[in-house]
Amino acid sequence: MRYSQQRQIIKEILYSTNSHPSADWVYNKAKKVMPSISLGTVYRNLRKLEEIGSIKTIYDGPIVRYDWNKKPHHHLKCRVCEEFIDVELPDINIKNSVKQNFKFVVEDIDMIFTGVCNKH
Amino acid sequence: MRYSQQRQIIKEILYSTNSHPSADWVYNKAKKVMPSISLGTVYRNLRKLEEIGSIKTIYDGPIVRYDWNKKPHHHLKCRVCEEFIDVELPDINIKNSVKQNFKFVVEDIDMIFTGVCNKH
DNA sequence: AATAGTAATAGGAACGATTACTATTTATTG
DNA sequence: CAATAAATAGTAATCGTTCCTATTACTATT
Repeated sequence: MRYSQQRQIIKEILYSTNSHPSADWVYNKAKKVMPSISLGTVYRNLRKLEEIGSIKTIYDGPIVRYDWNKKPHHHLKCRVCEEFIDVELPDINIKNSVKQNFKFVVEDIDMIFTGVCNKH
Repeated sequence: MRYSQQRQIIKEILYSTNSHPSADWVYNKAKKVMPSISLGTVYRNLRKLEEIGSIKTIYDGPIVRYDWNKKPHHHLKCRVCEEFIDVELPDINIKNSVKQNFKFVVEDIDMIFTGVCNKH
């Protein structure tokens, strides 16, 4: 994959935030650095960055968000401040439990905990 | 809410399957019973059925699915046959763990386990 | 059974997020 | 520095979903 300034900017924007932004948010941030950047370029590069494993796509209900954190982790979603917080939880037990009870080999676990965070 | 034949049909279709169908799937099924039914009616009634608590909306990545199973439960998603299977797991421990470690009061947990089911 | 009132519908337009298309630009390589 | 092909900007198209409005059909009352 050939270098592009646009992709570099997009990657830096993502890596500079913990807010799990949407494509549109990234687009608006990117425009401040490079006003000529197009929305299509943002989408194309987010897809490419995901393909090469630089970022992860997360689905928060119907909303698509992007995350630079590649370590296995889950998310807390505060219903008051809408914040989306990373958490690392050991889930070996769940994997084994599912395997034993349902004969289902778990490869990936996606968890979103909705509730109220410690600020409220 | 006033009775409507359309909503009744939609509800019966949902309650007759374990496949967690999409709105479009429901629409196509409904058309076989009532060819004049419109897609807008399907969406409106799925929303209403959710509002009154008759069904639940689940988000499988970017795909919106509907589920008649109102008991708290999670989902196994087989990557081979694409099947979407209900599982009931006790998650009191996770709730407590999250509360203690992150001071986050969990109200709802959404889990999707991706992997391979017992048919493969 | 006929009527009035109003909730629900069909069909199509509108919308927002994402993807596809294409002429032009730009990174890379000899 | 010229040739090549990948990436871009800008725009059109697509997809799922919601909105709008004239018409239809439930329901309560007579």
